[in-house]
Amino acid sequence: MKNDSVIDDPAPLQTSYRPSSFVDRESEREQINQIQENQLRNLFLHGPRGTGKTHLLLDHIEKLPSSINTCYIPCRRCSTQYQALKQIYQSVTGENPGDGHHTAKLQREIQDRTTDVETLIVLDDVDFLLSNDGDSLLYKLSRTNPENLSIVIISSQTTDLSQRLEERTYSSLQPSRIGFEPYSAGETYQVLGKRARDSLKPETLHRNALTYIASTTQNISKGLTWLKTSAKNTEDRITEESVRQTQRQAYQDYVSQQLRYFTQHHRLLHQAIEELEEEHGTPINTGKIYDRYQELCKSESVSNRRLSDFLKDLELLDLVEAKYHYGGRKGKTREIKSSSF
DNA sequence: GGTCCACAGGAAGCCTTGGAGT
DNA sequence: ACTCCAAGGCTTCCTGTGGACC
Repeated sequence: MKNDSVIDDPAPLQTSYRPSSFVDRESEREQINQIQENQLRNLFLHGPRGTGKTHLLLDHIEKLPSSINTCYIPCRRCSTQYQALKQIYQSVTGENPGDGHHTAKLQREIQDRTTDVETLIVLDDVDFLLSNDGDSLLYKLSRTNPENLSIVIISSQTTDLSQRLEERTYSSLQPSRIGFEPYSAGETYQVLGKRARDSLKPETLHRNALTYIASTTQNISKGLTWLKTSAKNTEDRITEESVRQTQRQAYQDYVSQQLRYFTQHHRLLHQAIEELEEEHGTPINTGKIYDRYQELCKSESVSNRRLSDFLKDLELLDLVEAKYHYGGRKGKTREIKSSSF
């Protein structure tokens, strides 16, 4: 790898970096403010990955008065009821409860500690929680100190929450819904351009390079990763040609970043899919993928049943696309195709 | 009409972990 | 130190699926 000579400040190219202003998200920001001002408790934000849902909400939280207690739960890391409750408990009390307690005990503690304090709980990437026992947790939270506790649910997979939750849970939550439209290529260009100006040295990025990235992906996280990978591999000027050359490596960087909190089995599973696609093209059936995973894993492999759940995780991360067949000539299977830039 | 395909995904149970009670 | 209990990770078992083919 070459040195970072075109990068002046690496921070603005990080996906976690929050810029001072947002491109074309004023109406969503306004909606969030209005809902909170009108004392409506719960909120459901949905839209594709990389459209700024999390960033906008974290920005909103930062501006809330310090009297309001906020708990941010990244559900891809806290995907079980216990893990999510543990995180909430930690935010509310400042203490780590450890493991081995009953969920009911943690719940009671949380209820006691939030009785007199306005509290906002954010469940980001809620689909990971819902694929476990999330419904039950949401139901319990929705009945915990309803006067003081608000819940914000963020999803990039679910557009209609009422279809994913039990009726009693949805009716208890009654969330106000805000949809985030995907960015256009022009808006993506603006967002990435601003980050590049804040990060790169002057005149080190060619306009065509940015146009190429923005026309290929409208997912801001992917675009930023691509820009960063290109910058790291360029000595003087990022051009369309250099961006094209780093496309593959940038995607690998993006995958590693997305899978960093998951198991080695998730990574091997993804590797198996990529290898099979390269050898045989797309789509690939799950049976072939499981066989290749076994070969890659050699020992200590998990069962196909477990792997089926891990494949679902890759779907939730938008790293693969799956077409479901519930019978028919192909049998009951999923046809898998990996997504890319 | 019966059989086959190629798993999906639910249910039950096992094992490990860690806190609480005795 | 020992036992009990709950949660989560995981495996095993099993049923269901619907169009193609005989």
